[in-house]
Amino acid sequence: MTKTEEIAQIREEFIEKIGVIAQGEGLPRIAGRVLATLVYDGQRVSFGELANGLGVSRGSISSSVRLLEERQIIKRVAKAGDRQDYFEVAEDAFINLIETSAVRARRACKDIAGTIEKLPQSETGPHSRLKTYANFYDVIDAALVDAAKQMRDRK
Amino acid sequence: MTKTEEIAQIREEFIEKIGVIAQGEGLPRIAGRVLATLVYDGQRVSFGELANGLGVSRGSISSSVRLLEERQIIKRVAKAGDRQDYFEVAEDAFINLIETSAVRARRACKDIAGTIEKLPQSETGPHSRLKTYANFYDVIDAALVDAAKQMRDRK
DNA sequence: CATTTCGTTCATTTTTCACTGAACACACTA
DNA sequence: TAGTGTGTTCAGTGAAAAATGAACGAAATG
Repeated sequence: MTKTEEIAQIREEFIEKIGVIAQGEGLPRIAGRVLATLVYDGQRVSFGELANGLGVSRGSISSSVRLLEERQIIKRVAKAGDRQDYFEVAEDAFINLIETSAVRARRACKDIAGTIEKLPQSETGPHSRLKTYANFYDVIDAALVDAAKQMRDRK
Repeated sequence: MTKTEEIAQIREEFIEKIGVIAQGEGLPRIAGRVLATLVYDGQRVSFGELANGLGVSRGSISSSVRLLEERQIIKRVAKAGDRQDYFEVAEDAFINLIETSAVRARRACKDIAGTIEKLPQSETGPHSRLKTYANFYDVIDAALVDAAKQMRDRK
């Protein structure tokens, strides 16, 4: 195996690996592989290259990049003299990745708070236990916000 | 609607709500509902009560409680004079909940580190970008560990 | 204008995974 | 010992999500 082939295989493994990790985080596997491709390559990659390179339909690429764009994890860019869309990792990709998780924790916290409010004063037991539960999500939220801040400072 | 009925409904809504939240975190919905039941009730609940109360098969309860036990989120306890298994929220439930997420982030970080190691020295671009990526998971890991510590201190 | 190239959409297929429920092992009980 | 209650296992089911690919509209090209 030539050195070039070897590197290509390492790249491939990395992309697949991130695909699996993404799946574990509730993202479609292809979205993870798209992100991994962009991270690894470090420069704009065309729509067609993504479809061919990952061996998936253009429809799949379309929906994956839409998801990643919405979350501001990747961005669509142009290339002079090429009609194709190109993509690259967004500026604050990792920060936004964390932010998404933080938002979810915040939402869970609010959800529980909503139940607590509805609860009659008499229900002291459930009240205090749900409070602990809500606090749990609040702590996670704060930790993630802090993590995002750290990522931001690191730049 | 009587006050008792009203409270029962709030309890029900809470349990369903947590089921959905759990789903969003990659847990089976029933597991979330089991946990919510134990949190709300605040005392040991029997295997049969869980199955009847949630309206699901005993097989589902069995696998859900196994999952939650493995992660030390709930624990199985006995009740004198009753052959049934009882369950209650584990001591460090929330801490262990966070710990599970931290472990996943740690694993992702190690995974990427594995790829970095395989990468030839020549590949400076991918090397530095993967490093940033690995660092991202490392920051999350640290933030979650910190959150766990906070939960611990709060006791 | 006709043709080609794009990316999106959406009906359909595929896959995945929670959940079911029957069969089972085990332990009490009468 | 037969009978009952209890939890686990696992093959099968069903529903939700992911992925496909054909059809389509838009835009560039000749």
